[in-house]
Amino acid sequence: MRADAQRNAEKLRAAAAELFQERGLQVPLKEIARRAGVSHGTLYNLFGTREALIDEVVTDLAAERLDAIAQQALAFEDAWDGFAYYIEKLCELQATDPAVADVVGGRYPGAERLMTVCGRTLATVERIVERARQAGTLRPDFTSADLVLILAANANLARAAAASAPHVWRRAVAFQLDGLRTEAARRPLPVGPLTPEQVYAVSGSLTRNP
Amino acid sequence: MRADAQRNAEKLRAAAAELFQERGLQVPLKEIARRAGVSHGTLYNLFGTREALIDEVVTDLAAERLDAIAQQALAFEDAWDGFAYYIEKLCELQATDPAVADVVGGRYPGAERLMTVCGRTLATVERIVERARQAGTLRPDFTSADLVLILAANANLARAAAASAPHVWRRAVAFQLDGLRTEAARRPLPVGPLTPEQVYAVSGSLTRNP
DNA sequence: AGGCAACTTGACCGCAGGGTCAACTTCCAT
DNA sequence: ATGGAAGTTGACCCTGCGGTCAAGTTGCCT
Repeated sequence: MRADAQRNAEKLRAAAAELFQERGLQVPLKEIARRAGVSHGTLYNLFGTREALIDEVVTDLAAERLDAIAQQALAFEDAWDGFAYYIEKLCELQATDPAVADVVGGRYPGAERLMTVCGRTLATVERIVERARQAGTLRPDFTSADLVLILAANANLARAAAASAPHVWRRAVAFQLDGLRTEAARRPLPVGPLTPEQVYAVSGSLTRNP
Repeated sequence: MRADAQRNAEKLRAAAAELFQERGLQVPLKEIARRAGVSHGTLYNLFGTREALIDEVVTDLAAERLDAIAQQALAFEDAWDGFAYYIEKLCELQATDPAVADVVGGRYPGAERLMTVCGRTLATVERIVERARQAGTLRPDFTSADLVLILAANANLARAAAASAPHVWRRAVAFQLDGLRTEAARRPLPVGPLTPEQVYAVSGSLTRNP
């Protein structure tokens, strides 16, 4: 790869990182090229697809954030505290970091590195949930698949309230967590948990893609 | 108004009602015209704006649905049961009726009749919530303004899961309701309720408009 | 029946986004 | 220093949306 192409790729990566974090992963590619100061043709030439660019620019960032909160959650002595911490932090990411929110709430099958990060995260979620359930504080009918229900809820509230009430998602999360303790469980849930395939399908359209 | 215009208006109203209920209020106007079998120019000629069409076609439908569940909710002996019924039915509407979902989750300032329906509904919500809170079953820190938090949550889950798990919203609502009982309340909520202005702003962008 | 107002039509405009490619420019190995 | 490969550019195409309007058609009153 020639030196000037290398430089352009770097400029594009930088611009993409900025815009992805400011406005989410669906930001127009031409706008990224504009901010980088190159033609959009060059962007297509160097990266080919949006997903390839995402994979290069967003993966490490998302992995860092997601792994960090997962580790901290598991470090709590109290299993419930760890669980609640994890939920809150994940929701905070959704509210404050459009790029990570889209990683969590979208599907980018072409971004291979990103997909492995998602897989790793799912496994950790399972551990956090299982630990809290076994401790007896998390209601036993809550599955790790139910996490996407919370994320679906929060994604929309965070988006809808971003301009007018940027912190109100915390209130909603508090309500939700109160409903997840063992003592809060009243009667059998009306429907069973999502299957892994359903989790995949639903979590792939949490943030608006169409 | 000439007879043929009258007929066309009727065809357009019918097509609009169908498409609004199938696909929501943002369905392309040209598609409505196509289904009605007239030129889109005629649609613009007869109705002028999307909101005018909505006002004529959707208002009565939405009013009927919303008033019905509100009345039934207030008819429950038990205040909590009425409240829970209302939440569930509202969420069911969001999940099954795209048109009503968009009425609840959007803003159509040009649709005057529709606006009065919304105002009336808000007042009834207040009564349902107040009744359940005074009965002592609904946690006292829950405000009628918090209803939009639930609706925001459900709007997105219903949309995201519509294809793959069309009933899972019931599970999420069950979790949420369990968190709203007085006994579930653990500690002060991290942020206060939305102001009326914030409710207006947030509830205006529950469903995707941009 | 005729004529005019009312109505309809579809081509057309503007916008925004994704994506392609021939012609031009720049780098760098020889 | 120079020629050819590598890279860049921006005009161009396509799609789909909202919206307008001159020209043509139709209903209805006289």
